[in-house]
Amino acid sequence: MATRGRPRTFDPDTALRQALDLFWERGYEGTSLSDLAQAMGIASASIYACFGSKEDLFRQVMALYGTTSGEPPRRALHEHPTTRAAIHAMLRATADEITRPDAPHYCMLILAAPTGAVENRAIQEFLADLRRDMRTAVQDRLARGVADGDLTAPPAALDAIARYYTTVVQGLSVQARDGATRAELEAVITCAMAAWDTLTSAPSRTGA
Amino acid sequence: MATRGRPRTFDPDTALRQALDLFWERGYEGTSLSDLAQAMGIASASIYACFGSKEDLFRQVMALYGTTSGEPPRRALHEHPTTRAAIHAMLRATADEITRPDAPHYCMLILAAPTGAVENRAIQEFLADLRRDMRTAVQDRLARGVADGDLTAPPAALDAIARYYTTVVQGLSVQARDGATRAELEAVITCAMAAWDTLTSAPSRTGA
DNA sequence: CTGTTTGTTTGTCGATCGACCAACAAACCG
DNA sequence: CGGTTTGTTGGTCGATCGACAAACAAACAG
Repeated sequence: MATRGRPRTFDPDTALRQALDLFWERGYEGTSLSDLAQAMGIASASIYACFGSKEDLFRQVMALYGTTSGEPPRRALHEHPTTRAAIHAMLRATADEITRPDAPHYCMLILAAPTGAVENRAIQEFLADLRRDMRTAVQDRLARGVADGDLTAPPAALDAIARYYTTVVQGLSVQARDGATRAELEAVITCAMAAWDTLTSAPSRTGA
Repeated sequence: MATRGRPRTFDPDTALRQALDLFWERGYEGTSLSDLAQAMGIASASIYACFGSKEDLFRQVMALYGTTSGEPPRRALHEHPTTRAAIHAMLRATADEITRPDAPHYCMLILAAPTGAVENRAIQEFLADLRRDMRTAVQDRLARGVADGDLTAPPAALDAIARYYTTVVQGLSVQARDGATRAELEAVITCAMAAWDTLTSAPSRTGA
């Protein structure tokens, strides 16, 4: 069962990358199928044949986005020995990604479809789920820090701290979208990390 | 030059409020003129006669939004005696607004049109300008704190601190959008304020 | 009353939306 | 070679988009 029938004239990976670029620039609702077909260099019917519907295509695009742009922040979170360094590096990796000169200056996950028409609600919640996963990843890293012994904080505070740094990441995306430079984001990150010692030393009345 | 011609059968303020509710729920691109006409209880032609185009209507909606939902955070920023209390109160007022049970759980200014189709770029930049005004307002409040003598920080640090707390506000909106409760936002705010003493006491290497 | 002014209703405009079908094209199987 | 399978092209579908024009309705001026 090798290759049967007419072979594809386009590379699905390349086409997916081109779809990613367009969705990234215009968001989910702002990108039409004819725009996509033109950018991908194929007819819209080929999109349906290869990727399914517009919604299916977008989900595949987001998977690609996660393994490319999403990777540096995720890796930063995992690869640094101390929790503090991991969080700091994640913020900086995020800032790097959202100020790259060759791509829109924001995180797709956060701004591609935060609101929209009722018929696109499934996509909005799909992205919301991925964002909640972001927070879970941060929270897991904090828990690992407690296990490693380099972080001491009450379990209730871990929730708050994880949500706090996730909030900063999401705010950074809006800042970059509005024209903040890499250096300006760095200054924000420095401010955000200024809370670290207080959050991880005091008995911390950050409950909820 | 009293009332000439046929009088209006609807109240423009009420209609604008209804348009606000719909734009708030679905964003700019996700809201169609027929949706608006139905929600406002008038024909689409009456929208054009009274408010101009969809874009004009949205700008008027945002003006109303600014004087209603935008007012509590703005007032908090101005009315508290110390800078620290003002920033803290602004964050809490924001959290109050974006978790009200009778409205969508996010700030329209931030999430109604962060990205979108090319033909709507003017609206996206219109909102971006308003968001930059947010940061300017925070920065002005910090400058006032320096003048009042309750805040000591190098001028360069003021930029960073203002952008930092603006970033937190914008991140809070994404958190609320994704289901965070008022209490969870409060915990985030507590974390964000934990940086305050460090930011406003140390010589502060937050340059850029 | 008539004429003017203003607002509303109805209908429609060309364009575009996402989705898909039928016809055609190019590979492999035997 | 013919038959099968798969992909692509061009066309089309009903629905809807934002925007407006024409016709009708209700107030005032005189």
